[in-house]
Amino acid sequence: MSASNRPVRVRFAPSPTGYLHVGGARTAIYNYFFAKAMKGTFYLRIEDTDRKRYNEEALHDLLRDLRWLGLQWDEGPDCEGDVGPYFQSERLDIYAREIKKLLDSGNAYYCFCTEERLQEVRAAQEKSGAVVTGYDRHCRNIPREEAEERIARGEKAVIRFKVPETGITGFDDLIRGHIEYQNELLDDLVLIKRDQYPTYHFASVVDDHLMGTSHVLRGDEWISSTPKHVLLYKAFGWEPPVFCHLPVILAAGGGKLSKRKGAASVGDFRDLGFLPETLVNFLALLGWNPGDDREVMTIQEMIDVFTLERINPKAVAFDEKKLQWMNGQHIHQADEKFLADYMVKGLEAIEIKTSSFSEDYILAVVKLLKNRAHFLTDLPIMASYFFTTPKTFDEKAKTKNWGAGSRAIAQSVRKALEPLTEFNASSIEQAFHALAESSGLRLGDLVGAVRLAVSGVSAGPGLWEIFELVGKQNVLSRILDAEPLMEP
RNA sequence: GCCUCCAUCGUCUAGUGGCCCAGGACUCGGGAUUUUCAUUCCCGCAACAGGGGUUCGAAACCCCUUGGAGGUACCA
Repeated sequence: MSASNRPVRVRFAPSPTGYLHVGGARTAIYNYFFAKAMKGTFYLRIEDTDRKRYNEEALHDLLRDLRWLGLQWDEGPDCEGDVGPYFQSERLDIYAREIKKLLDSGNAYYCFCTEERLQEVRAAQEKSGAVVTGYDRHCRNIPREEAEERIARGEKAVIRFKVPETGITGFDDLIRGHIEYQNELLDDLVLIKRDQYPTYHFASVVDDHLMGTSHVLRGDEWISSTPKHVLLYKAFGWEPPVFCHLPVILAAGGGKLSKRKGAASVGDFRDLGFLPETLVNFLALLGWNPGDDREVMTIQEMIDVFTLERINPKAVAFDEKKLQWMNGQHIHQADEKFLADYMVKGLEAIEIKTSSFSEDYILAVVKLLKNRAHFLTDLPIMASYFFTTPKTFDEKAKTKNWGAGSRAIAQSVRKALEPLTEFNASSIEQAFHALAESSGLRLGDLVGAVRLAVSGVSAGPGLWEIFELVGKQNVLSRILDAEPLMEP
């Protein structure tokens, strides 16, 4: 059975060395979408073969962020499948067994070259302007017995792959087509490091085969090492998976996306108040489209129409403006109970108590606010006056709304509202209209001063709705208390 | 340096030889609605990198140039 018609098994294989950045997240998203679209398996493999850069906290954050995005793996850490372990550091015996096959078949050899010698070789190549660079194959022909004797005597060695010196190695990339490299330009890469850990190249090939990977979807920085991987599959006599290299995500102005240029990690965006649905939607659309004009989509809607063929080969820029717009769209559609919980947590964080308010009241506040929020973090900020009397008033709004004559207006509004027995949006609106008529003032002249008095700010939901929720007693007393601050 | 990949509005994209003097979305500008701010709705600005081919016909196919990205580690 060839790789392309095997059951779909794909993986996300991060290295726990730092935070999950958006590029990695998108790779995970495409793997997840493809697995779900094809009714296949999405597994998570931790590539922790670099002991120097290994970071326990990074691993923890990685799993948390992946789950937050909703990309739950079918197999991997915390949910072992049949082909584990899922941590490469726990598979050392497997790599030892597999490297022996390559040593036995003459496809790999021990190399005793020191770091210093390698540097000298590289420097000499640079100086002479040599076309063929890389390791000079100095140890390629040391007989196996001699090498093993030297190791027995305590010499340290790495194991390198014996790459063919001539010929062409090619592969078919699913979104770029056929790609070829001259073998003479490939050097004898290291398979097993001095510390006995495998390199990425060796471990990923062995694992992808042993763990049944059908398609490798990974960043396009791997394109140039793919021919070496193909050669490795061939040396083992294994069928390579289908390769699909994803374009990079660039910063808005071009160049690498980095913390310096703004938020770059999944955790950053979560803290900023983005919904996971937004991030997944936006990242998926960065380089992929559903084939029609839809943009704001649910994860399920995207999975339903997801195909690898619609991924673009072009590198893309990360436009945060559009992300923000999209977050607003997703907040409009978000579950109100979820938004309410987020809002309540945010309010409590700034010490505004909500426990004396009913769930219905809190939900009503959310309904009023959600269409004007671009970030989840906007919610508690905009909601404070529904739960507590404003302690400060927006300075700019004060000069604009509490100028000459405002106190009289506030008083007349208060008097117009006092007799209301039903205090709801429509009765309040009627009272305002009646007051406008009797006073000869426009509605716009009537609302500014009392809006500021009741909410502390000049912008927000419709005034009638605010008043209804805040309640008659609170509205009247807030206006009364603010009157001395207004000009007569 | 060498190898590889990429190239449509500022940004994300549609486009698989005639439906394209190029469509959608974000941004930006204007307008409508309105009790404020948003939302929403209309209208508008704005692109096939350049040069050669192929073809009756090219944004689409080929070549070159230019520009961008990646690789060239005992990191992934």
